[in-house]
Amino acid sequence: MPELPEVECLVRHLNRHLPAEALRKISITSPRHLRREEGKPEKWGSDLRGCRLDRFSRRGKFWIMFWKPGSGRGNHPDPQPVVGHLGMTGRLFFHRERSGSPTDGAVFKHTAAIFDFGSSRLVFTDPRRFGMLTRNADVLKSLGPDPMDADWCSMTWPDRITGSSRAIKVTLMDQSAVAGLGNIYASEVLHQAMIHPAAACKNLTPDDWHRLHHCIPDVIQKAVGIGDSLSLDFSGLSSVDRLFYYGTREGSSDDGEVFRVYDREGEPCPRCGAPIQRMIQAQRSTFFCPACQPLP
DNA sequence: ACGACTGTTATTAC
DNA sequence: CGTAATAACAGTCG
Ligand SMILES: [Zn+2]
Repeated sequence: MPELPEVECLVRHLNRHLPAEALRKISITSPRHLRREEGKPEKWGSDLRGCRLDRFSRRGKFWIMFWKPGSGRGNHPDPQPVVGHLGMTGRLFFHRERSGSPTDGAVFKHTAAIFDFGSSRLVFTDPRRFGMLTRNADVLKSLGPDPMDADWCSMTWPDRITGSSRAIKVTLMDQSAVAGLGNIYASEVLHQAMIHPAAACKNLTPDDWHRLHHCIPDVIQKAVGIGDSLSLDFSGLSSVDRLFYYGTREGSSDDGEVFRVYDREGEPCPRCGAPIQRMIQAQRSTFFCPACQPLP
């Protein structure tokens, strides 16, 4: 589940393990992931070879790499961005060769791209192939405000959102409305804000919008804090996956983190005890408490 | 074995 | 324009 919190924790982790070496080679093993790219895949190698990976950043669910030219004073004086998205099942991790270790010379399944630094590789795997990779940073332009940005506080809900006939849960998952919320955290936010997921946006009160504005970063930042405190497996290779689904029961028993409503159909609401209900909205499961999330 | 279900989002149709 | 359905995939689980 790469929603905003997982991507944020991933980016923080990767920034702690940046390779000092320059890029030797890029292998684009899934051309499909470049479907939002304009240039040819071959150009990636010529433009980025010899560059150093300066840092990772994030916007919504997108992660962004910045590449600095190597000593050779290349054609690109400014850091070049490479933007990626993990889709549903994408993973991104550094793999270091260690002779004698079980993963020495490992070949990974479902790779989308591999960045080779010599003594380590940055591996992007994605079985379902919903993810993407591009040097076209314009893909970020359609994103709405990010709940972890400093300017979130000054954001006001635009008329096209407050006047919309869509259900609020569907709108919260619209990346042009809010960048970073996905199917899990949309349900979690609405439970905390005590708003029915099927409520039409245009029927929400100013106080509803105010609570949403407050609850979205609250839920997100708590999740980031928890994810950052765990020792996570970013590769998804171990049996217990500690990044994706770090909020569910597995791996949470001793960490105290659990989603309050997501995937909890029939269980008592942690706030009022009523059974959590499941419904389908926009072909996705929604979980909510019918007692403390009333329709307006 | 089979069908339900899964963390997303372009694209298409109205 | 805004809204909704669908397709693009491969895996897991009961
Ligand atoms: Zn409740």
